[in-house]
Amino acid sequence: MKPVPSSPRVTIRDVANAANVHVSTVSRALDPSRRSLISDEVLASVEGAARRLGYQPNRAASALRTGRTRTIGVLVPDMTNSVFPPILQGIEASAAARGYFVMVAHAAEASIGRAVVERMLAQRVDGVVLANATRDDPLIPFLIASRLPAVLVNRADEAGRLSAVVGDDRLAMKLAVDHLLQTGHRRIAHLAGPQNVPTGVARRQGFEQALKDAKRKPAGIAECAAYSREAGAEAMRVLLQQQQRGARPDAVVCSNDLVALGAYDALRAAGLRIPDDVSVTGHNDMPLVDMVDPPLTTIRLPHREFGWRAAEFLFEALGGGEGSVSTLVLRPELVVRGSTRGSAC
Amino acid sequence: MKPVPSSPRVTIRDVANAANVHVSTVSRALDPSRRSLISDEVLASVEGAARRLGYQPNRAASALRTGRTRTIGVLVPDMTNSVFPPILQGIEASAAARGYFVMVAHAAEASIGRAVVERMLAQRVDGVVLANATRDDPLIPFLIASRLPAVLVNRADEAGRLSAVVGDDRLAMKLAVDHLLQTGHRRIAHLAGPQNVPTGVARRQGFEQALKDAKRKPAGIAECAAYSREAGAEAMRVLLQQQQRGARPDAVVCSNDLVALGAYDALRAAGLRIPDDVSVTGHNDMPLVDMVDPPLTTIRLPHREFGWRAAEFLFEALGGGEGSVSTLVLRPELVVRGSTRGSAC
DNA sequence: GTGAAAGCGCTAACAG
DNA sequence: CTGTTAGCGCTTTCAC
Repeated sequence: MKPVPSSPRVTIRDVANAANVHVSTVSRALDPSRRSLISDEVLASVEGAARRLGYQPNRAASALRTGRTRTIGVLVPDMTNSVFPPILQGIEASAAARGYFVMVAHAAEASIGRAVVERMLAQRVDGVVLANATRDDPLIPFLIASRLPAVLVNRADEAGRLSAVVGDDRLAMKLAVDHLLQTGHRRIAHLAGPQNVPTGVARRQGFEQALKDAKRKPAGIAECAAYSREAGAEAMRVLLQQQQRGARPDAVVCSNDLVALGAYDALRAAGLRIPDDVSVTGHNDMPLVDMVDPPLTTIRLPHREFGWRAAEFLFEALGGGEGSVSTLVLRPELVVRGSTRGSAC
Repeated sequence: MKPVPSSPRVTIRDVANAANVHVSTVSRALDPSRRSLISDEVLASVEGAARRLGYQPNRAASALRTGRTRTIGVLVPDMTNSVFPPILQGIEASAAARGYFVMVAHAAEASIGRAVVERMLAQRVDGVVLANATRDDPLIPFLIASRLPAVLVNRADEAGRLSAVVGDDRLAMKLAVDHLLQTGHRRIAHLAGPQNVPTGVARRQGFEQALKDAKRKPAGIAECAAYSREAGAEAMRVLLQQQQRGARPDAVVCSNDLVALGAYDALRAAGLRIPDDVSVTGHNDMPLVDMVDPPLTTIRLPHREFGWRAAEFLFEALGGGEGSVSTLVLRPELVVRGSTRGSAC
């Protein structure tokens, strides 16, 4: 009958006994929002007793009673992708400031994501931040149906069903393209990200629009199978093969830093120099891309801010706020380094 | 009296009604370790009802009853330091496989760590993994006193009070030093990590021992204020200043990749070439150090394995295992690249 | 301003 | 094998 106590912890009842009051009084005294109902003397004695005994309210009990665990879930596809750690940091900072905890789970594939969300539902997280939504992610209707408050980060929901925090992909591409045009590049190609993720599509469209604005045509577009170095190298090879002799691009705008570094590999293998023969730009400004050879010109985004803004959206929703569904678009910044010709001079 | 249900969820009682059995029967049927006590017919009907209703056991209730939340905490100093994401990934993979969740919290300073652990205690995590212990970390006695199962990762407890998973820092330094000696380096210096963290001390000792084994003396040792690029650059400058004219080191073994990259900066600023004038080695094999100029010779560690081994230690302890306190030392591997002379040829 | 009492959803002893 | 029963520690009506 008696459950094994994980350790003999002090409960609200112990505090009540020590302070010679009823447990409900202790409960009130220790809740900032109801503290005012308590007389000063009683308040002081309860607080004293609590401190003296080292009382820590049992959140599991409070969760059972109130239905809120003060915990939010975060789904990331891959922590070793360097955009996610700062996002997580931002989310966690925001959560910690409110006394919430963050449960992180990896969900590389959508199929796993479903199972993870189900476990999170069982764990009764108060909400989730999804950092890995694909286009038309089946997780989104599932989250909505289960009425679990959710916010997307880094990838928007095109159908506008959930709030999201994202970078301005079109502007990012325009910054890159305009920089290349201004530095005399004329044959600009694009290594697009996977077209099943929103950023892959948006950046590609941004690239095409930026060239159209300048009344030019792309010198080629190749789609990467993933946001990875290998996929970038492969796509670059495809592009080089398509554009034999003379028609070779003099610049390639990459959808992502890893893709750009893959392009480095393929260009080198083809005997081409960067930026003398071909300029390259990336996207994300990952750590150390300023130390590669040549230092990568890229787009910087405030990833940490992505995280805490997303968490703020979520907490707004948790606070019962109407919190209309909204997408926050954060501004990218071009960081010019040595991988684009005409800029190092 | 009635708590607001976060949403009108289906409880074990609903399943019991649907299957025409008692709740305790449902509880048993749904627990793998007690399923065997149930007849096949009843089992089938309970499982059918549970599936049909979309039943998810409320972990908060189970946590209150059993005292176990199926949740472990992880404290990291800084997720943007690239050693931690793979460690977290390893921990999370191990936890997920057991149906546990991972709460991540950042605790850059020990003072914050204390507060975080107190919140985790309130949240009733079943155990914690500390990825940020300093030497004589006050958190360690605190964890022991609070009887919260804990395991260290990446940094050992020199007093041997808690289990830990670490790399073999002495061997790592020996691999680096021996490689340099074999490739003809004679004046080998060390940029040591901060001496208040265990790895800083161990790597420094390993460096000194490796040279002693070869009957040589260090060409200089400078301590970095932190494991950062700036601190590495600063320490390198100090080293260069100490060893003016002729006595300059021909190789510098760095306690960490970031420190090594800082050394790159300072060496370049001093007009020295890598590796022609000075060879440099790092430690950790961070992403992209193979792409910097020149590619960094460094020590690779199985960080993901650090994580899941640490988690395994923790789950062993949670399983009530005697789990004697033990330190698992994982083997480092030298990765030779272009930053060490004589190796590229 | 404080106490009494009920119950969140689950598990575990005990009885049959 | 299954049902009964008693709480885990907290919050929240309802009284006074």
